[in-house]
Amino acid sequence: MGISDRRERERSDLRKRILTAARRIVFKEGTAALTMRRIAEAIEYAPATLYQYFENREAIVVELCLAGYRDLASALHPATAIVDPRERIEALGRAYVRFGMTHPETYRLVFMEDPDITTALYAQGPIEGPDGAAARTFAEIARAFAQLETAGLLAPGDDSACLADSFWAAVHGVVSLKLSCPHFPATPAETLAETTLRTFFSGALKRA
Amino acid sequence: MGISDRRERERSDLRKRILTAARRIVFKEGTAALTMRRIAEAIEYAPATLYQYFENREAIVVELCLAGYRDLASALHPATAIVDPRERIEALGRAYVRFGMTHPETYRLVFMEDPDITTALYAQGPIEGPDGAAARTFAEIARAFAQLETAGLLAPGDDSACLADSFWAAVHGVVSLKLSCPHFPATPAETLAETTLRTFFSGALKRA
DNA sequence: GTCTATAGGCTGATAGAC
DNA sequence: GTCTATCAGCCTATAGAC
Repeated sequence: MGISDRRERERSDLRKRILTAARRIVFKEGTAALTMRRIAEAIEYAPATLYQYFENREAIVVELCLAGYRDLASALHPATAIVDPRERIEALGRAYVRFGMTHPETYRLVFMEDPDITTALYAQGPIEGPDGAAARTFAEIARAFAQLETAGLLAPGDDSACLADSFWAAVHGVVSLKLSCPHFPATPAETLAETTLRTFFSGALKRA
Repeated sequence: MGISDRRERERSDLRKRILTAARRIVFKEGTAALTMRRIAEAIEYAPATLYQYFENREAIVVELCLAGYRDLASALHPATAIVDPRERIEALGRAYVRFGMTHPETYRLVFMEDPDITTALYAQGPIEGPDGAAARTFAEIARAFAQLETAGLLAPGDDSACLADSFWAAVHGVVSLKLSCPHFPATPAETLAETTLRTFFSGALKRA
């Protein structure tokens, strides 16, 4: 505890304020509205100051992206406690869709923006690492399907990893379609999600 | 090279040439790269000239969007000839995913951009009208599901319109996830699509 | 560390000459 | 109809004063 500690504390304090301001802008107006000037204005500093804390705009975007993953992971977390794997998967799916619909701009940033962002994140490492929030989230879905497989409940010939990816694609489809083409599928997001969950496990056709 | 050279060449239907140039830019570099200057440069006219043919940039984007819908409709068209409704749906799904994966920027423009674009299209009318290419395409999917329903093949309690929307969301999910997060789901797009089709009709679980 | 000032770029759109 | 020239605005990023 000393002067240098305090200095560091204050320093990381401003860093956090920058990120908080950036988050708020993205949350309300989307990533396109995120400019260095806007952030600076929000925290009442000169734009040049931001460059003391972040190398450039992209570094801030990447940080926000990671935060978005963490938020998503938090939103899904309660569902991970469910014991029955199928019920767990359904709860994860519902939570996923709910998160996307209630945090549209965050969802856009993380999953619907330029692939370059995802690539940059990838290069950075932690997202893939064992502690990456994103990795943990998807691992959770994969784990549930693997459990179904272990229990011998999957249809013959189905690979649990492939099913998990397909499931993710399906719920992502519900969210992203509704976010980009809000009035297009007449069916509301929740109904869409429920139908997706049901057909995923039971199929759309009558049992033979 | 340049304006004076152009004068020697024939000029007819400049409007079409503008759109063609714009299409090419979007196709190769995405909608963000579409600027009035770039288009003007491509057709070797001054930027100001474009405003004689289009009110503003958005008018061009809307036009490109409509063209994208038409392209998609063409890509799906062969599948509409298939008699068996379930097979038709599967073929439509495969063609849809293939179109998205082979025309990523067109797909992005039409289905993953700002909702405002879709809204603008909506306001314009023809997309919804009985002759709109988009409307026809989705009507095709809905028709196939309605046929399944009429034939009494749907699981009890399922609504064909809702299933059609859900199916669309699922294939859209495959395309959009792969376009935005290319390395994320390890499963390749085609496998993802096949799994989606299979689970959609049969469910992921073993038959009881 | 924070500022002012600015370089150097891009954008959509328009006025007015020809 | 097409041009040139330009407005008015935005952006990222940096140099250098304090």
